[in-house]
Amino acid sequence: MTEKAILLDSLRKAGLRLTPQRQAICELLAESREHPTAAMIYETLKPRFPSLSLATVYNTLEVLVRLGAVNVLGNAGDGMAHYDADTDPHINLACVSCHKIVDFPSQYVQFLDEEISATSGYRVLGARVLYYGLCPECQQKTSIARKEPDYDHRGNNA
Amino acid sequence: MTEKAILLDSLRKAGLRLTPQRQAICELLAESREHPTAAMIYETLKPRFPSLSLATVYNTLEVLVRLGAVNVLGNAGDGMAHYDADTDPHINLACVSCHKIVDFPSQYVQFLDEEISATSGYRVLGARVLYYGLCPECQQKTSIARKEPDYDHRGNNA
DNA sequence: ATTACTGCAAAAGATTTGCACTAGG
DNA sequence: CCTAGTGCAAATCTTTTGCAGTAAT
Repeated sequence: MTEKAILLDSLRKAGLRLTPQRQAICELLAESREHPTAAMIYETLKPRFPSLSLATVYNTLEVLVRLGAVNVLGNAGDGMAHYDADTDPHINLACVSCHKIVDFPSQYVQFLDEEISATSGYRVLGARVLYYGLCPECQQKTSIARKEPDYDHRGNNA
Repeated sequence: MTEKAILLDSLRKAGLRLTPQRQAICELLAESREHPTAAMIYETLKPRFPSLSLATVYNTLEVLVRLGAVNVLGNAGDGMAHYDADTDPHINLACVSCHKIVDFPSQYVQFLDEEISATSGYRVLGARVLYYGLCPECQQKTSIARKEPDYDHRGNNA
């Protein structure tokens, strides 16, 4: 089953309607490795759905998050929440300079999950394992330009 | 050296002024295990500093974050950024119902840190390892009241 | 004495909400 | 049909910013 199908299926199973907008948002989330924000989703889909509303994007994201099909990574230094349709345990690496987020697979995350579920007493619903720093490209850029990485501490986010 | 002294010292070393407000904020951050938000800090300190401004709280938090003395955990479901003066590698467990955040020590985080620093190519500046779910108390509450945990997906944060 | 810091108020910007309309099941 | 979803605009709320006064060094 494709990742898109998984998302659509969780909507269907929850008895929610499969509107074209929701299908497009699920497709974008499933196929993007960009960890998009609501605004990025909106901008990307706008050409195909000229009447699309940001409120609908937020609405759909909220539904998918509540269903556990999508994780909120929180703010990557840009003041906006980033979303991740990959709910398997993995690490996200955010660059505080260019605000890109990439995945980083690690066996340890699996262990962490098990340890917490087993010993914390919490009913674990999800996780945000987000490391932040300077990506290789931005390390070069900043060492040349000597410019401070901009990192706003807005949580919101995350 | 106490945790408060560490915070004050990092301000001093950075050549920044040790105002009473900053000292109080550092003290609160160091002694609280509550992972407070800007608003919580403001409310707590207001009685002792009636003229205190939220802007000053945000300002100080931003400085401490930029110095690397404090981590931003991001939003715990309440739409506000939570702050953590404990920068040693550890896990935070957030309850999506009562929005409390507790620490959870694990040896694996240490390994994660080392693995990422060694192999990712990123210059790691910090991390947010935030698991979310229902704390033991709220599992009871919600199973009795049958009330959905409220989780807003505002990132801002984090 | 400087000049960084504070506090206020206003601004900015992300997310949410109310409501009339539309369309999925 | 009927109700959930959409889109719009306005509201909300956290965080940021500009600026004049104040205090740390």
